[in-house]
Amino acid sequence: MSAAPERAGLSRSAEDYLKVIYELKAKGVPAHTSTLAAELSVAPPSVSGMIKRLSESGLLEHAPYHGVELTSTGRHAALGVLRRHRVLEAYLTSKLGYSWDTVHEEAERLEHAVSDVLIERMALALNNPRFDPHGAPIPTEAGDMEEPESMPLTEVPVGSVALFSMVGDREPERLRFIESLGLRPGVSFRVVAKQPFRGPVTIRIPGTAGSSDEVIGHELAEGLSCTVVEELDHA
Amino acid sequence: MSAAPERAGLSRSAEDYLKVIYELKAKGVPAHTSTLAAELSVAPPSVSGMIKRLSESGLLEHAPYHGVELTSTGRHAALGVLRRHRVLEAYLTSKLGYSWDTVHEEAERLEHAVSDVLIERMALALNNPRFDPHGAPIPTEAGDMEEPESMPLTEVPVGSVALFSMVGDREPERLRFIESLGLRPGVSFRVVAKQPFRGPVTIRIPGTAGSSDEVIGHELAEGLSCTVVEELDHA
DNA sequence: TTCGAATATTAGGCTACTATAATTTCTAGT
DNA sequence: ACTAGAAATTATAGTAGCCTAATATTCGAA
Repeated sequence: MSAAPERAGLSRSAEDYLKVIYELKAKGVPAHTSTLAAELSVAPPSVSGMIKRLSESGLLEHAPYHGVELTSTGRHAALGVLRRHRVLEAYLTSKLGYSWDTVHEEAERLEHAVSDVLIERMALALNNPRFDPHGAPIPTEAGDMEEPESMPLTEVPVGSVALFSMVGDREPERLRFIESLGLRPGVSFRVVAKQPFRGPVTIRIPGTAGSSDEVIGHELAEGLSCTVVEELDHA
Repeated sequence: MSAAPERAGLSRSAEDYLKVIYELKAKGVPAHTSTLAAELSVAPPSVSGMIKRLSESGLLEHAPYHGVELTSTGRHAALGVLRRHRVLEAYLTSKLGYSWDTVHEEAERLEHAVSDVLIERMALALNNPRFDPHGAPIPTEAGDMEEPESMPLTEVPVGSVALFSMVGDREPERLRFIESLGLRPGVSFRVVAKQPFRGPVTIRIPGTAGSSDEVIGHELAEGLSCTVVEELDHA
């Protein structure tokens, strides 16, 4: 009747902290107490407390009054959580009819309860997928992750052709809107215009019957990771 | 980043208590503090404490110094946990290659983390199964459960033909042994002998090439639920 | 270069759950 | 009916996680 998975003594909370710290680092954002507090929806003193426990367990280094760094143990644990989360998202989407805007929440809870055995079986059933439904790379069982070369849509030069590669998975509303524009990971498009002063970006998505132009606000565009396929418009 | 499923404020512990209380009742065993403590592997005072919290939440009635009864709310919650557990067992066994002796442990953890939406999708993918891999009936979404008429193997009269209907799912070793005898839920057999003084029971399982006789110790036989199909030997 | 705002930490409390030790209540056997 | 032993409870304490309020530190701007 044990409530915790077999993974050595990491609470759900601890796993969430490690995961968020890893994700911030991956985005190049320093993991400050206040950032973590905002990201995890807890008060800053709660973060200080957890940081203390996690450093004492050797999962991260803490320079008081200056953020934290994951140790290699901590990074390994974080990648484990990330793998579980992303394999779950892939499995639930492909085998149980979840849509990409609702799957995050379910995975968020299950990632702490599934065993590694189950995750490997799900991965196998999907033929070891390399990306989750939002285009995020899935760490391997060994704990390696290939971060694909990408940049925010706002930085793709006008005229280039790019692939939509990834989007954050946390906001269902945002995901539904992106989908309504015809964007899903893997879709390619050409940037046809970009307004200055944080203005909207216009992209052209080739479709079966002609192509459609979509205008995307700057803030939304910043959150869309793209991989440039064709450097410039050779027209 | 919420750690709990949407189900109203029941902790994993609380769900475990309710489930065990329900299961004891179903077996006709009164839910005394010490019984619960043993079943849940916690100390008796921990049970007293949880009983207090659960009664205050209206999930059970407590007559101090005399066990507990589930209220209808409590029973409904318990049946929910049981449905989640058993649907999970059925799904993991049929879709992800779990064996019936290892699936319990995984379901035990996931039952507290899965949403009802996911459970319904799993159930649908299996065509709404009515029994789990151990032969236990799965409560419906509405919270009804048909307890099939059954009795322990030790009480099936000699000469009768019966169906092996159910076995507890908690002990992998026991399950593997039972399987090695050729017994799985749904298998039929005839009781050919029963020794007195808590002696072994001998059953004959018809097979493709003749039939095999298996001798089963009394204690093991007590844990095997059977449904009598043919009252007596009409030979 | 110092000072004030922003940020982080400590101090102190709360809840849920666990435990052990001490006490109370029940019940069965005489 | 009494009493010993079993069973349940209360008393007390610890851990993890959360909180708010108070304090400490840092850093940028005047």
